[in-house]
Amino acid sequence: MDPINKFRAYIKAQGLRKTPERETIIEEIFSIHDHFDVDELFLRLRNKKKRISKASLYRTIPLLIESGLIREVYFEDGHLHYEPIYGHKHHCHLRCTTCGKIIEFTDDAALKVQERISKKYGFVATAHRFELIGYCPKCAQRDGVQKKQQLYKENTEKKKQDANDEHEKRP
Amino acid sequence: MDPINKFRAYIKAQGLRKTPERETIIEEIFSIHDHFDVDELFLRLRNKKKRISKASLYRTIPLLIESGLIREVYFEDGHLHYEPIYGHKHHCHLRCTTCGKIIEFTDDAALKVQERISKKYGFVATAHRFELIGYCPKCAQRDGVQKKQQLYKENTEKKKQDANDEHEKRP
DNA sequence: ATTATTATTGAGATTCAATAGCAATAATAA
DNA sequence: TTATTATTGCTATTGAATCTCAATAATAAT
Ligand SMILES: [Zn+2]
Ligand SMILES: [Zn+2]
Ligand SMILES: [Zn+2]
Ligand SMILES: [Zn+2]
Repeated sequence: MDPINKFRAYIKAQGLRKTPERETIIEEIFSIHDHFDVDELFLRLRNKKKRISKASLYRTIPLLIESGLIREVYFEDGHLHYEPIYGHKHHCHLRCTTCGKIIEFTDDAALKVQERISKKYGFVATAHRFELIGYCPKCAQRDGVQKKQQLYKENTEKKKQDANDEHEKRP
Repeated sequence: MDPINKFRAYIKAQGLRKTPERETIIEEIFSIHDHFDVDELFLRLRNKKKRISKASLYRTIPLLIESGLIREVYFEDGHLHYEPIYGHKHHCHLRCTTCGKIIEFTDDAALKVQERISKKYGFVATAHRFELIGYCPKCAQRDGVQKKQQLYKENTEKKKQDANDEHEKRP
């Protein structure tokens, strides 16, 4: 089942209503195939002339999480990010503390640790988060410590800026 | 070197000043040996008649992180938590989504994954975060789904309530 | 199809953790 | 002891996330 129908099924099962806003949001998110935050999602929708309030985005996201379509991800930049998981292979993240770059990786060993530790503590694990923190190949070679802060700012604001630029281009 | 002297050394190396507030904060944190958030730390200090403003707590925490004494931890309850790491063995967390309970565990396999994946991607990892999410032994046996929300609220507010109670006891 | 019921929306108000500004204070050096 | 200036505490501000509420629109009932 595709994500949109999966969501429709959840909506129906919960006795909620199928609305154009919800349909638009799930469509947009599953056309991204990447991490996003509420601001980015909002701008993307605006670029497509879809005027959905942030309140609705904030209200829809918990439904998408509850229905197993997306999950929260933490990147330590002060606010929440999300990513599609339904139909996407589970992965973990490498995060560069210098430039903020995120690299995804998959590894079966993490799952084995999950199973072993769960058994050891009588814990029933339903998921895990495994994140490696350090320097991406590019930043590992640099040594300009003063530039690190600036680089990080530039990179984390890039996506948002891009979205803005695109929006300005087509007013 | 103990954490307090480690911190003093950092302060001096940075050309900062040794103040009673900073001394009190580091002392209190390293007497906790547990996760804490700013509110809890503030209340603990107040209980000991140490009136340090939250602004100073918020200003000191980055210094403690920079000097490698504590680290941020994420528990998905909307604000940041911290824990001492200097002199503490590295560990990862099991987090119960029902009651909010945190169980700590150590595992060498996680470190091996870190090394292998780092090599694979040319990444220089300096740390990792590995978290297992699911149900603690107690909650795994329960089935009352309606009670889950309530239980979670109760437990996450318990520590804060305890601190408050103690404070009320000795006015 | 029409009407009734009520979930949902959007806009603005509100919350709260975290940060920033500023005058008074106090730690260091001269 | 004095001068310099980092630090403190208070208050104001920010910004993500939530809440309120009247208007709207999706569904069910007629
Ligand atoms: Zn990088
Ligand atoms: Zn990802
Ligand atoms: Zn539990
Ligand atoms: Zn811990």
